[in-house]
Amino acid sequence: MATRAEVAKLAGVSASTVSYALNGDRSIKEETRKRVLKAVAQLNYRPNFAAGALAGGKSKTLALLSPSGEFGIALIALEYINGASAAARDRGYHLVIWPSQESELAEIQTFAESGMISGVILMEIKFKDERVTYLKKAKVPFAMIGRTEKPGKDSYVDRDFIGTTQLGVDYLDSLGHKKIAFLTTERAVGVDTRFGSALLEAASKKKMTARKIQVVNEASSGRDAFIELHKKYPDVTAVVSLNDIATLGFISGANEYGIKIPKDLSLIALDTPENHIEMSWPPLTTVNLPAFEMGASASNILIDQIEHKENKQNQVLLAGELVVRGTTAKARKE
Amino acid sequence: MATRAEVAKLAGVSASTVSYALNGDRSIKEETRKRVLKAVAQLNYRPNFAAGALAGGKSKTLALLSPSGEFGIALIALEYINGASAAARDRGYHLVIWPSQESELAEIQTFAESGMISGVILMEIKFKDERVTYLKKAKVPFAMIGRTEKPGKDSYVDRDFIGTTQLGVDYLDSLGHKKIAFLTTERAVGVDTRFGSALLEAASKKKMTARKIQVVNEASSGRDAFIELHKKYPDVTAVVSLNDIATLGFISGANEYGIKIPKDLSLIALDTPENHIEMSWPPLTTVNLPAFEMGASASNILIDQIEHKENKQNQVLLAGELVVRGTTAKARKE
DNA sequence: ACTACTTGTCGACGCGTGTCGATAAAACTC
DNA sequence: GAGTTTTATCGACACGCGTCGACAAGTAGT
Repeated sequence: MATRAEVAKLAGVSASTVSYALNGDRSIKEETRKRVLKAVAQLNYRPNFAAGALAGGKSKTLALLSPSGEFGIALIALEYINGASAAARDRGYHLVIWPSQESELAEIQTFAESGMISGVILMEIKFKDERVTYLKKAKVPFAMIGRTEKPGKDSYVDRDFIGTTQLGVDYLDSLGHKKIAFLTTERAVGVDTRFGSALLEAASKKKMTARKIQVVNEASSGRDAFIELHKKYPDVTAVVSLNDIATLGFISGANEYGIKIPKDLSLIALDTPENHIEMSWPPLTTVNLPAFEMGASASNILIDQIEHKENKQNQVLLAGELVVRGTTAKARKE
Repeated sequence: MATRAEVAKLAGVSASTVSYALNGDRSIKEETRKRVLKAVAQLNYRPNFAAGALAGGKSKTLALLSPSGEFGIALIALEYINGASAAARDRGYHLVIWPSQESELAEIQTFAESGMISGVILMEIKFKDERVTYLKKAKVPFAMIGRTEKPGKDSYVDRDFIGTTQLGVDYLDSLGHKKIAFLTTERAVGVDTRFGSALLEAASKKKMTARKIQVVNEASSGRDAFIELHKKYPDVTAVVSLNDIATLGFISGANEYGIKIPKDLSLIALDTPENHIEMSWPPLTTVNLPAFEMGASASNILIDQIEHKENKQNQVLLAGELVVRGTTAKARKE
């Protein structure tokens, strides 16, 4: 592997000039820079990570706290990770994965102080999240995928709840549905809370009635939810699900009771990762979740922060797209 | 953060002695080592990653090539990753994630040569895998989760196909099933091929007849498989599925046709990650997949290899456990 | 008692980079 | 045109650790 010295020799400049030409911290004559870049390309030179970290105190390494998977988030986490990792690499950073145990927060600080880690990406954010509190106190740069209840100026990427919900509700409206229900989880993570209120808002704009059915993150609960719907609200013609796992159980329930989806009942799943779609029959109509992009965006925001590009936007909302598949149809006539 | 020099001072020894005391490359008086370790603990000293990598040419960083997810493997990949990462951390290594594009193989070599990466973990291994060929030629240490057709002396962790299959088949036998079918995917990865032959073997030992039904990795295909089974082999009383996604479709199909699982038909899924189980109703009887352990084992094997502990075992097979849930029952009487 | 090893420790150097201060040349200022 | 600032470049050093060679003290062999 070529070193800086070799590049310098080939370009006929000093080693430090190569540094400045590449990092742009001092003014360099344009022609010199070109010569350097050419030498870099010729030798296929890449700055050595370790040396850079040692000399500059910048590890160019991000840590992503990998979730335990308790909320079924594992199913989509890989997309986040892939996105975050790809973006990090594009900007010359590494992404390391840490299976997160709450107990290890202190260790993160140690790593950050020793320069081993430049910043942290968090996912599965709770409304009140002690990790966030801790990282702020420890002055470790971080970015969230999701957000706390009051994120203030903290960096985050989150789903655009309002946009996503509107896409779904408007589509149901266009099919003539006026009585809908939605499946939601009450969990501390806050996702469903935000979705829930966005949905009520969107529905009332379209003058729909919207029933709420509580589920937990299990297929069996989705099945129970179907039964509840069937008994209590037989006039509902469309269901919006905010929970992927329960969605699958809901479909099983409908099958069991002989209710045909989408002829008798439409179903639209918000915010569902691509992977899930192939898991159900009929294939789900969804507003999908741009997980890869969210991960990438988190990396970029975090790196901006680390590099003190504070002018850049550090709070991003992303909405997916409506993808019509097999679980939606025109509202049945009573 | 404390440095080696500070530890040396506190312990009243030279800096190099601290190094040797910690790494054990030279003989050190036991009492001295104790003093050093005490100082290390007192100062909460951790060797600086970057400096170590620079000086020793050892980055203590593993790269895991993250799969694209085309085979639905994304669903369990996170478990592998968490396991690999946890084990790596226990041994003082980092695990970085690389979303893998085939085109980037050359880059891996560059990184390895520059000492940035000490080794690579591969998953989603194909029978003939060009990545393996490449890494061997490039002399980059690697370990596979899965294995090629002829792994030779290459390091790998894989599922114990024979053990896993036997657990499943024996259990069905104990419930009185004699006519079974199995759902399998013919894909280049080789997993199903190995499972398939293990299954035929296990079934013939128990004097069962075993029908094979081909599926692809989609729910709809599982549904089609049910229909095929229903029409062609109505006397089958139990089904073994080797494909998680198709399993879910299969259940939908049964629901649709009014066949009750497990009363009319038993279903057992081999090698299914925990995450999946909550996604179906009734809950699946499975032989589960020890994904976390497999990931951890891959890291350990790879690190052994990097550190030239060549006496250690570098090929490991792991079987899951039979977990009886809601999809198996005694064979129906004809 | 002399050599020949072994054990335990130390000092010195190098890994490849980021960055500071110095310097020479060029560009302004009045 | 003397003084001042700006631009472009260079040399030197530090970052924290791994490791080699040196050396003193101890042990074994004759």
